Amino acid sequence: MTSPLDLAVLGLLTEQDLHGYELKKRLGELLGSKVSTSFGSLYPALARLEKQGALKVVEGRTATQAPKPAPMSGSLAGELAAFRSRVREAGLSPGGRGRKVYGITDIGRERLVEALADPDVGDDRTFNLRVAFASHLSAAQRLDLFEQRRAELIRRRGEHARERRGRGPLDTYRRALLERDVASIDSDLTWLDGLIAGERQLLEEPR
Amino acid sequence: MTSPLDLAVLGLLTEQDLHGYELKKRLGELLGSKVSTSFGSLYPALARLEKQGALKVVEGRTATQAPKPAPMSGSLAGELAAFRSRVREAGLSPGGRGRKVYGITDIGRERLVEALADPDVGDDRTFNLRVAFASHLSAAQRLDLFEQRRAELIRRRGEHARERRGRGPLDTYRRALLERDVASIDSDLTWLDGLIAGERQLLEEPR
DNA sequence: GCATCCATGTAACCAGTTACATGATTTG
DNA sequence: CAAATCATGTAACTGGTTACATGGATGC
Repeated sequence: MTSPLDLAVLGLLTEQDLHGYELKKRLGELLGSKVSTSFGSLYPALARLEKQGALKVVEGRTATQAPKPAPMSGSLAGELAAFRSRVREAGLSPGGRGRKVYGITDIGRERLVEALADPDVGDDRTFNLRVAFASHLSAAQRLDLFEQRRAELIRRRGEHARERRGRGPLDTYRRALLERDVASIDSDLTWLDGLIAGERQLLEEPR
Repeated sequence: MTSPLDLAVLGLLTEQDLHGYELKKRLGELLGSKVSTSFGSLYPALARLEKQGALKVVEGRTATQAPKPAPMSGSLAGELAAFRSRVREAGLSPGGRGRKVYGITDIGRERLVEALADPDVGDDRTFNLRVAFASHLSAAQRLDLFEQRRAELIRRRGEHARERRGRGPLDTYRRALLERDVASIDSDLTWLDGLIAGERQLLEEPR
């Protein structure tokens, strides 16, 4: 229901109010330069989330003060000056044609936790995002998340093993690929076990 | 230019003639149950590749013997029987409403090697596919492929390192994520070095 | 004063998925 | 004979990218 992009936006905005352009940069850092989102999907996503009440505009041009769709009336310069003063009033030092700083709402916070804890498997990217924002969950919820992931990885590992003794002996490169996959899954499992142990400890002695 | 799906199809059909349904199963094994393609993209891709001359129908219903778009004329049963006999003539034991077995053409083989050796970086999935079909390349081409990949991984590793000392100290989970990423890249590099060493050996003593 | 970065947004396009339509073969 | 599986295809929808349009601020 909640797309990875929405999840990332909600997560980042829970930590700090940001405008779209900055958000995109953070997204790039969070997910690596690959899979970084383009403006063409980010801005519509922000608009959608705002309409749903998960975000609100905190600073800069607000929805009701949107720039005119260009009526091209006489007092163009006058209107522009008024707009600029409005922007300046809003507390913007520098910045483009009125930047919109978004903040999260209570609804947004709910959506985030819901999406983070949601047991629908989702892809690897989604799992990474969930870990990135895991601090917004309870230790019990995190434990759940990690153990689900663990089960998923075990499942995949079995799939690979079954594949090896599939139809006939494998090509050198195909075998190399398969071995790397298994090794990578095993390393992920070890990593996960560390996280799981950490959460268990938190649960046993919350101090 | 050549999509990952095209690449996979060309690769599999170089090794063996297959029909769409079977191809999908192989694709699933090759790429893991995740990212397995749906029929809705496979069949159009096959049609496209056939039109481009990279594939040809080897068995079963041919393009000129396509089923009628339903003229609903009188002798329906007769036509159906004729169609079935045509199918049977083509050497099909069992199978659905005339399955189309595809084979690769010389053009297709060219396309494959071109796509495999093409130095455009492409995503991880594409790299995996290139390795899976690496046996269709020369040792020198493979070496090239692996070393390009190596450079790309080194670049990513640097990105991650730079990120760690970005804005302020990291959240526990974000740090765990980052460490896992670096560990996984390092392990991939070791793996790659093994492949690279193998190719170098082939080049030195081709026997 | 020109290039470059900041900043937001829209529109056209594209690749993929899901759902639908169709029908044959096999198996319990 | 019903259900599952094999087999091919189309159509509608979806989520994303690229390209475009716009314009302020900064630095050389």
